[in-house]
Amino acid sequence: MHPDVSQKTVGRWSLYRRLLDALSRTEQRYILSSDLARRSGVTASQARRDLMHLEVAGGARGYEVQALLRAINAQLAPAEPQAVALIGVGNLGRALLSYFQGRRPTLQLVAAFDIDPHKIGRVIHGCRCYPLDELEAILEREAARIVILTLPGEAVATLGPRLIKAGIRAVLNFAPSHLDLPPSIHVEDVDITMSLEKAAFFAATQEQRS
Amino acid sequence: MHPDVSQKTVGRWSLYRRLLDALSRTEQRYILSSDLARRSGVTASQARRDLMHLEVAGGARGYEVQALLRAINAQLAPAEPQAVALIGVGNLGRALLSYFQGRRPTLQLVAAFDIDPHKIGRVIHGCRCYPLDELEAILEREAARIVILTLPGEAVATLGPRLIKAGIRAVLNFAPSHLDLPPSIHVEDVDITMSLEKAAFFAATQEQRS
DNA sequence: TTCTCTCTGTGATTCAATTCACAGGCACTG
DNA sequence: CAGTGCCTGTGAATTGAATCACAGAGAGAA
Repeated sequence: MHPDVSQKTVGRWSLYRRLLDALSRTEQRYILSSDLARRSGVTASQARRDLMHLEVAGGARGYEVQALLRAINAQLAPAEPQAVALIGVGNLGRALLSYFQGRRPTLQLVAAFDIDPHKIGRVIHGCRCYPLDELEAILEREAARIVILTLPGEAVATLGPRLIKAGIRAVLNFAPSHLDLPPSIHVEDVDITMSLEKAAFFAATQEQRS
Repeated sequence: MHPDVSQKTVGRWSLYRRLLDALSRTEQRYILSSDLARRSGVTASQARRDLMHLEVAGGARGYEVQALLRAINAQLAPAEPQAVALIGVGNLGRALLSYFQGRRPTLQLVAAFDIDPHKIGRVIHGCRCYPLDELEAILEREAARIVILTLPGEAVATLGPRLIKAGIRAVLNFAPSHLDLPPSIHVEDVDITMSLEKAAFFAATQEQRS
């Protein structure tokens, strides 16, 4: 695998994949970098740079949709499905369980965790809810290396060491708290309060910058 | 207001604000840039650069917590509250309504929109649901300049022109589709599928990069 | 086949963001 | 009051990402 793809490029692969997925169900056999770019909201040369890292070559008609899709999937979707667990079955957690169920077949939500005894044992959007105490045991059993955190900010602080011990490799963190994990664990922060505040700031500012 | 604050700096102000908010309810009067930085997951010099744009000066004991908090609030929280509307009352939309209700008093969720007749008229987490047809009229009436989009990807495409006509200034877009809006409208994309795929990619990659 | 046109692939360049590194200042000490 | 040590504020240097711009290649036309 290519050693030097930037995080941003990987993110855009995901954008392209979604688009190509839709295209692959149409007649269209080829797509130009300029097209792909416009429809993803990036520039053409940026799209070409991103595609450079894949092993597909474009021709004078552009890129072959199927080939491109296969190449991106080869990067983003590993051969065997990856197990994902979710910690914190609140409103947001439940919404994400429903959102992700079946969306990406190579990413399977195998377990949810909470401390609320009322939730434990229930099956929520196809995913069983376990007590947080059993986190390590069940992550181990299900071979889950990715977790989604949807708990209140304070609750996250104590979780770091447990995630390390459980052998977690990547975290998708919706909690508004900084997680201090070694750099070998990838942390993807999704801070929706921050995003809304940014939007509000730029809405209030007269002189908009792009 | 300072003309040249980068988008990323604004985002980090939001992080700092959250932290200072918590600190302001403790004994601690001062905070060092290195502390603030470590607890927000950034470097000390970056934190100092971000604070430079505010009008507060730090001393040998660091920055005064209250003063700093006031300065950041002055930037992020305008004098009069801003009205926010949400379009798409699915699982995710409902979760966000509940998430944001009362969290930031200067950002008030004043209306939700959907096409499902069953939802229209209902009050969800304190927010009334209107038919999407009435979007422009109600945004006008409520003077909402910020919208949160939580609809399925395809549904977003047609929405662009309507948002422009309605005088929207900023969009928080959870839909996995590129919104083509003029640069005078700030678009903040939150693409959770992409985030999960990025996490999965880096989880699967042996040679982790930071 | 040859000519032309358009598109890709990619060095070189520009632009933005982060980090370095240190001068200057405040707080505490004796 | 001088001395010491740590902290901020910020030019300068560095790193990283996006853009430019053009050589080279394939497609279609005649």
